[in-house]
Amino acid sequence: MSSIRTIGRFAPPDPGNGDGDAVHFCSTCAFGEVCLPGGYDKPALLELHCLVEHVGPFHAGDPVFRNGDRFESIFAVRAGTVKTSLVDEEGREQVLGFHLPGEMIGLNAIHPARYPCDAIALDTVYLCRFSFPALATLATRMPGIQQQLFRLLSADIGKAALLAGDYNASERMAAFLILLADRFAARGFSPTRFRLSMSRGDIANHLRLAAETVSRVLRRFQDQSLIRVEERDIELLQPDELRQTARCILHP
Amino acid sequence: MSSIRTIGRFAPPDPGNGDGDAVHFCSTCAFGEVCLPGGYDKPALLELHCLVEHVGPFHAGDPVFRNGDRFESIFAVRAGTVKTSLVDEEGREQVLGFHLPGEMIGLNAIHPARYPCDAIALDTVYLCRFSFPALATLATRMPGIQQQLFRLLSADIGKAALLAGDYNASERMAAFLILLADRFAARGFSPTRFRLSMSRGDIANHLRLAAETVSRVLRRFQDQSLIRVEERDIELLQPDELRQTARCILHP
DNA sequence: CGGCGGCTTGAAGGACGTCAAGATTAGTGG
DNA sequence: CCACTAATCTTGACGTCCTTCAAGCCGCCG
Repeated sequence: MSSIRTIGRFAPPDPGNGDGDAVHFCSTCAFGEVCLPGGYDKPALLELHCLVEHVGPFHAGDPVFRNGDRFESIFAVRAGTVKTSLVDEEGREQVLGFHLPGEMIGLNAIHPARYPCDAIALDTVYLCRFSFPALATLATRMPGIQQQLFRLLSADIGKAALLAGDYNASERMAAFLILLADRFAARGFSPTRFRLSMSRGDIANHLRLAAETVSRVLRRFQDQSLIRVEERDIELLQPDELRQTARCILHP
Repeated sequence: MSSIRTIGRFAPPDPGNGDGDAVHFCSTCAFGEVCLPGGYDKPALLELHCLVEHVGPFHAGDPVFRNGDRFESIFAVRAGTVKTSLVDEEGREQVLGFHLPGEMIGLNAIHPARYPCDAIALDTVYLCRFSFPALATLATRMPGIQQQLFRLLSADIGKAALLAGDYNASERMAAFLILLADRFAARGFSPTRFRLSMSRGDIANHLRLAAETVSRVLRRFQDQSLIRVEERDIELLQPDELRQTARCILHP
């Protein structure tokens, strides 16, 4: 049996200087539609590009922002994975979500004017930082940017509710894998082979399960030849079957 | 023992013609800050008021919009309660939330451009209807409206996640009651005595519990003198104690 | 090498769901 | 005003899925 350890890892080209690959990253980004030339006049586009600041690298465990920090910016993930979570007064963590390249974080901070959660890098992370006041001002002049902001905000509503239903462990786990696969696919990565950048504990927490249950479900899926697991590398052998298991979570 | 059946019912003044009470309703509305004169020049305010359309009454069971309907407007509840829910392919309902006077519905429809859920009146409901294209256009000229839209959208993100954690039935129920009380208080209603406009089944569904469990928890709360229940009328006898029970849901 | 965190596996216990029956209310029409 | 039915709610008994607890394994890093 061949190992799958050497596949499925998307080794991100170092986006440190962020020049040569700017277009590549923007094309997979939630803001790509407005960042990339698409009907906008050059001066307006320049303004947008001016207020984008490339930040990083963050390393595993580094905070991007902390619960309670004053809100100033929203971020787009350029490379790596960011975990958002809350820690209650008793110190128990609650994982709200994982954010892949092209996805935004910080949108839920506009209203309280403070970040309402922690954002922690799970691996090596590069971000685009958008000053929100500047973005909002620009949005009054560029309807396309306003539209995109409305869309991004609207799309985030209820995203967390997907996993909130009273589903069993298999349905949750299947939905988690399929949602990940779809998000990878949307960004041009392989939807059938990928590497989980988060620990079993984080997955379990996010799905409101015990880490032991995650282990057991993954093993059951593997015994049913639905997936192949090797450490954090995942291969979806029968994605349609998984999708079927998760349909009650995914379809509504 | 005296009955509490005659108290706590907020009989809404008929807002049918919506003229004399306009200011009263707007002052409790999520859009009140921008609808009511507050630093805006008169012409701009007139434009906003022009695109607001008063609709209703809806009666219990009437749909405001249906899952899949083309998105055109967002709504503010003026009176009554609206339930938003999803029905999956097997016909099982999933209650997403309840919307009280002053709260908005339809914000999660901007992105898909279709309403992603059903909105059903639970009692006699009056709404303010805002054409979203018109509102977005106006927002490019009135930064205050844009800001308020951003805030409303942002505030809705993760609102559903509150009840998504792995909390037990008592914590969920306590949080539900306290959140309701706080929302009533914010609109000027009594936070300790109110009437549940939704059925036990809807509450249970929303909290991901069985209806029987809701009954049992309410009875336990009553036996502990935390609340007094008579049918759908609720009196919070020890709100602080309830808040304590729900703190892990409310506080983070 | 040894310690440590992450992961897996097994066994026991509990919280909630399901099923079933009865109670209470609301709605309807005579 | 009063039957009558349907719907909602309550209460009890039992079963189940998942958590908890415990132990062992593996890979990583000092």
